[in-house]
Amino acid sequence: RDACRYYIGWMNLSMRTVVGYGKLPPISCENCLVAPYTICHPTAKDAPQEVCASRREIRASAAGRTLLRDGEVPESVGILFSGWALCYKQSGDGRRQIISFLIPGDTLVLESLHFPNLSIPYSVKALTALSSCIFKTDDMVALMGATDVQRRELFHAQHRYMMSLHQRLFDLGRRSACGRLAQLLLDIYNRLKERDMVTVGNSFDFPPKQEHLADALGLTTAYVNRPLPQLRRNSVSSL
Amino acid sequence: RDACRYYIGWMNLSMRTVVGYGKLPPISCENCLVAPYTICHPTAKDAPQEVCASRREIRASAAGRTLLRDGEVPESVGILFSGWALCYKQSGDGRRQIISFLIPGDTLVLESLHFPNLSIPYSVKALTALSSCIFKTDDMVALMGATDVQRRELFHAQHRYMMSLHQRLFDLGRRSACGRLAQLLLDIYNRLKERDMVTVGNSFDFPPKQEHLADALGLTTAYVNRPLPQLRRNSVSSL
DNA sequence: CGCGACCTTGATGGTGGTCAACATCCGTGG
DNA sequence: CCACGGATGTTGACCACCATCAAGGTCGCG
Repeated sequence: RDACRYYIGWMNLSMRTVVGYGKLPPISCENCLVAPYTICHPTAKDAPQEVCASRREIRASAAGRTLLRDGEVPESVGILFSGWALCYKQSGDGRRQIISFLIPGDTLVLESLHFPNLSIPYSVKALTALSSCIFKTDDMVALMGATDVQRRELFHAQHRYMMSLHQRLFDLGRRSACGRLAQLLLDIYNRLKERDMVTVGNSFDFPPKQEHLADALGLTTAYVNRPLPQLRRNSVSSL
Repeated sequence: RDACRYYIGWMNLSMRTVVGYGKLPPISCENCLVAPYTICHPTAKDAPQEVCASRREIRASAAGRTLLRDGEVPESVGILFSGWALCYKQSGDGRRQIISFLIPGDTLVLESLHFPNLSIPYSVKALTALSSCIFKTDDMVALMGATDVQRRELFHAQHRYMMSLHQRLFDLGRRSACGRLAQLLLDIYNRLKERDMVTVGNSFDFPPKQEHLADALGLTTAYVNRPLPQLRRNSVSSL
């Protein structure tokens, strides 16, 4: 039962599919454990009832379901409560590039808050079973503009996303397989850590399959394994 | 004198450094040939004097000069009038990834209009001698918000940039050297064409060196040459 | 027990990296 | 006008990294 478990440096990722994925959020945002890590945490803290009030739906999606298709104009915004999702682009012949992994607390889709009526540049699909709180885009935009702290929070979130996009461009262009893998794992680790989803021993659930890692890193499934032993042993220089 | 001239498919790029780079824009936006292709073209068309009025400076920069450094907060916005610039990220050990090439009419830097007080995620440097119209960021933001068409134009420009970033992510991760090269050249061709910078015979000036192409495509200088003959011959399938 | 999903590992080959030699172009200065 | 030197483009030889294919292993599940 300890297989499918990686010890990479000091990280300890469990690749089991955990039963908890997809469990539903509470009715009230007041007690929501994820709320402090979402885009609307300032409002959720000061006036949680406002957030709940504009929520339209609590939606559960099965693993593998496509939530948004490249080029569509999303008509609603979701806040991921439980489970993972992934953003990707796919070409006609099946090649897929994963842009980013979304974890609980992330917004689905951040772009639509800035470009409410424009198409999104990637598809979104549920990696595991997941649940999310759904808002009408306009309502969420209004919520975001209501207070100064909230507006600033949105800006910073969008800015962080921009930074990470440019970083990923650098990684894909100028890093070896090993470096890209380390970078991706570290990034996910940090984001999970921020959200209290890393338990003692630096261990955390990690639902992506090697197939997903490969598509995120611009590699092939089989090759993802090669750099792993090296990473497992110790920290590596010149990634 | 026809060397340093590529015929790639139907494209005809001249890699000479052209003397015209860096020539200064007119004092009045009314007669500016580039204005129709800039971010502020709606205002420049309806009320050109407003644009000129808020311009602070006409600035010329020598080739190779660094205009903005990764992580800085830009205090002004420029509209590129003549010459090329490039946006890139660089790591401590010298590896460089070019994010995008900026051509006349492009905004320098588009991000700062959306995140006026936040740092930019890349450095910007003059690829050729160049000249640009400089505005205080706040003034430009105000100009952008003045009319509906202008606001929409800004949104669409930012949206286009987002789309192209995601596209480049896919290209770097999932395309061969040949495909990436073709994609980049086509992209530049289209942008130049839009701006009337392609003359008869599909020929245009192309100041980037192979070094720049390599850094943009995630390749090495020497290897950029390999796919060229293949592209020259004809259009290629399965890029 | 058997099956399917996934991870692991080996063998082999191609794409692209690295290094070096050479060609070409262009500006500079004699 | 020519000689020289530096920057850049071109090409070859060789090798490393990663892709591809295939076989086998492990785990969870019915």
